[in-house]
Amino acid sequence: MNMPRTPHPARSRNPAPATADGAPVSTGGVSAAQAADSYGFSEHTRGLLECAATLCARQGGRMTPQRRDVLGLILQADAPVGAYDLLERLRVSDRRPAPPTVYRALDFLLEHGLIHRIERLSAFVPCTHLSHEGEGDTHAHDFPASQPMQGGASACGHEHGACGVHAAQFLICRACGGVTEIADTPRILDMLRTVCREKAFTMQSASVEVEGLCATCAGRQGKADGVQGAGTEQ
Amino acid sequence: MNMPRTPHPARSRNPAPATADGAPVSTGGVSAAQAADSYGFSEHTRGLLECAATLCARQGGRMTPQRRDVLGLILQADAPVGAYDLLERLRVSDRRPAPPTVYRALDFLLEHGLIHRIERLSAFVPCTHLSHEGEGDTHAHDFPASQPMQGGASACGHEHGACGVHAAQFLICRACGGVTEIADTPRILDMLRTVCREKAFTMQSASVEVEGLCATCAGRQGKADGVQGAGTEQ
DNA sequence: TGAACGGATGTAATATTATTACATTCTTTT
DNA sequence: AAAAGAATGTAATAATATTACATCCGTTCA
Repeated sequence: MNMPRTPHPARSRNPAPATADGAPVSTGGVSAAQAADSYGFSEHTRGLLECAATLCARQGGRMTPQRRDVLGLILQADAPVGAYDLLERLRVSDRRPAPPTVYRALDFLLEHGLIHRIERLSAFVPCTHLSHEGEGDTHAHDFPASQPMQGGASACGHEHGACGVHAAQFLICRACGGVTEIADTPRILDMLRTVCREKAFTMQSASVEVEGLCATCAGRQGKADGVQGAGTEQ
Repeated sequence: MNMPRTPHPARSRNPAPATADGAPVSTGGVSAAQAADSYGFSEHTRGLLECAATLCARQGGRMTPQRRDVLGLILQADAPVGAYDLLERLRVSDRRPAPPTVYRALDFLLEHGLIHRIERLSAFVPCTHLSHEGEGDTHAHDFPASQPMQGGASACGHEHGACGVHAAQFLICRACGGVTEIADTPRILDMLRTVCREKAFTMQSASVEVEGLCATCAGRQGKADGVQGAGTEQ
């Protein structure tokens, strides 16, 4: 499982990747989508944020500064992030958001298929689909605005759209905390669709979460049982 | 979402199915497995509890009164039960358990494959496997004591044993709150096994949770949009 | 027998995650 | 410019879960 995303659920690491300059720019008058940020987002992240704003707009949603900041922090993190970690990381430059602020942003991002919630961790990760669109063609899903797709899933089993099914599969390592999204195949989702059809159940969202040991940690445990360490899954 | 009455996750319904007689019998001197209960468990439930005690014993676990009571309440409920609901229902006849009591019992039952936790509801349901053993052959899994099975899954994809993989699939209706365990096929679990093998991931537990509308509620929504009601799923 | 041990339970306090309710502000529409 | 609707701010609280430590109880074994 090659995952760029590293160790333990980033619950409380990285004090806050804030810029030296403390200007509260993200609340400025500029369009939310391209507003400057106080969080030192990488160029790559900013690119994905642009892409996300476009996707939102097509669905009739607004990528406001709050939502942008939250999504940016999730994209930037190297592990699943909890709501209260986001809250802490948002505490920069005179802003002190309260829980509802973050939860509202998270709800929006979930509804628009930009992030996933990992139930077993009560934490959030970006939808890989966004990254895939970020690299290369920015408009892979060229469905018309306000006409979200129904049913026809992309190869990775995701759909960006408030009305579509948003599903994801994760492998969660208990030793290192690494999380891998299985997005390279529609096999699992297809099977779920079949089962639901058999049961006349209308699927709206689905999650598959497998907990266990990634290749690396399983190896370690084999050698020295009980030894668990930090490290990237796989 | 307006969901007026009943079959919601049984979070706070059924005040407490206690017997008229308030004797704290379950703490008596008799063996935990066949101790009398203060909760008015049905004969069927008591049968399943017996069966569960046997399974536990084989795995070197002890079915204590606490654990028995918690499992009984979960078996008896007609919907997923939350930890704090269990806590309330246990508040009968002079006993006032605290959260750790319930969580410890739940952990035990989870480890021994007697119940499942539905992540999206933070609630617990019995493992259908237990019921299946309850009807008919009580000893379907005749693996030797202290020799839990590894890998070879039963048809429903479950394994009763602290060392085996315990996996389950659920359909959760957002309208009526009904939950259906898909246990009639190993298809999904088999596929997960395959994926994990490909990724060299050691699966220890897995959950599949699909949220949407059950057949009944989907029909209702079709007729009168927005109308969602009580009713058991399926 | 009884001391030692380990598993199980009791208890208080607290941590973590999430929501409700309502006031305010901002954006878009009219 | 007023109205409507979406988004945010704020305080309080609900719901879920864990930690830490004391006690009890059954088993083992000296």
